[in-house]
Amino acid sequence: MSGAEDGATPAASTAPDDSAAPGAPRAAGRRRGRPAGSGAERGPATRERILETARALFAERGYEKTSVRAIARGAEVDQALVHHYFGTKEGLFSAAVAVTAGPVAERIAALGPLDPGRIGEEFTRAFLRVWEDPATRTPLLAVVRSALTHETAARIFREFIAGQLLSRLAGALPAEDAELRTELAAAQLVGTVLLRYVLRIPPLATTDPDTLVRQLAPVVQHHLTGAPLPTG
Amino acid sequence: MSGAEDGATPAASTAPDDSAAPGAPRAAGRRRGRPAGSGAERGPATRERILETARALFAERGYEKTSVRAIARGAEVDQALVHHYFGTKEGLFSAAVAVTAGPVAERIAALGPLDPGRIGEEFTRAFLRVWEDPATRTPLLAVVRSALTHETAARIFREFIAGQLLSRLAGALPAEDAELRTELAAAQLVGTVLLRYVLRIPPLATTDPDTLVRQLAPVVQHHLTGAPLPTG
DNA sequence: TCCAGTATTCATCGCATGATGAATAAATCG
DNA sequence: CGATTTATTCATCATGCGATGAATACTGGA
Repeated sequence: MSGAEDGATPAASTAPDDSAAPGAPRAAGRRRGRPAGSGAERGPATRERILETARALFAERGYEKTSVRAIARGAEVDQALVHHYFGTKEGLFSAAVAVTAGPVAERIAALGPLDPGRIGEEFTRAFLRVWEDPATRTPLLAVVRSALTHETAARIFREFIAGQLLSRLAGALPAEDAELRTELAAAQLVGTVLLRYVLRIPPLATTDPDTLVRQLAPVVQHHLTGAPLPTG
Repeated sequence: MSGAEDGATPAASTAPDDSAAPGAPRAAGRRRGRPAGSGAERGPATRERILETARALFAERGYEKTSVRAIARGAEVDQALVHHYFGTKEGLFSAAVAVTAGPVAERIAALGPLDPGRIGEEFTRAFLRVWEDPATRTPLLAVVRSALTHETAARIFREFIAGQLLSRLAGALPAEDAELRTELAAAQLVGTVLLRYVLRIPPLATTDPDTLVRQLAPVVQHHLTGAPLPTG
């Protein structure tokens, strides 16, 4: 609720949480049993729809405020089907954000040999690109929104910072306090993400990505390598 | 759970959530009715205990995961007493974190005439001081922990950034994009707080404040005024 | 001394939630 | 064809939650 525009995720276009006519059947009036034409390639459609809805809702409201029922409603299936596929709410969350770790880590790995002179800009740009792309933003938002209160989300977050950033970036840097510097750079970027994508506070929330990179890259570079910043 | 060391808040020393013997009375076996000796100065003691417990639990688990019942248990009172004093859970939260806005704003106001040449260091130092002091940290943590999922907390957070920082700091700066610069500086500090005090990821979480100020102040200064950073 | 106010517990309601087990219908495989 | 597996809904449970209203016991003022 209260959110401005909504992402680009098809199902659950803001608020599948309405009361759904008491006494009425759970799902969208569909008949019991396996539906006709659910074989082979059309198979994972429903499951995928549930995952997508879950991602959207977790991203919008965070773990605790998102109910399994709301997800089922948004995906237009019975609540029991969600449990059938994913076991527990926790399992659903893990499955929904599992898509996060892989692609993000890949994009970081794809940065290449990490030229120390341009590492600030390269990393800042790669970071913002994942957040600007709605497909990757949604699961990331789900993790971040939940990270302060839900242990699994917090773990994913921590492992990303510690595992991916600190080990990979700091490993490529010479200085003795490389880990601290890396984490301070991460703090700048995480803080930016928080104000821009999660809390959406203008003007940060409405600044174009290129401007952002221009402002942030030198700072990240400074944190990582101790390089001085240009005047202006 | 999972937390490392715990704050300095007296009541509710991690986990008042145990099952409390089924069938047993709600509060700590106290007798019904007004207790003897609850007049004048001893008056606000219970109420204050509830608030303190609430702060501690909200700070530790966030709004949604903290139940009124757990707070009552931690403060060793009946749940109904909490409602008696604060009406709703929402009201309790507001009362618990009301202590935040005032002191923080005062400390920012107390920064004085804001010498543009030292604004980065002064502000960074003031910011960290509030977070290092356990008395002010607890309610701040309660707000931040809840800010991503709870509307009231988000509002407080937003109003702090927009109302206090952007209007006051940006107002003292000349540049045209002063608001964006201020928000980027805020992003650096907020991100630091998140990794250090909320998620507690080392080495940031264990670095001494002076070192932090040394690393952060020039960056904040750069964001705010465009000043170049020293080599190193 | 009575009475209003206040601090406190007890008992209970209604609701939403996560989860489970059984029923049903189609797909798939032998 | 018949058996098994898979996709789906229905009905239901137990739990924990926020909230309310009444009962009780003390304080303080008229």
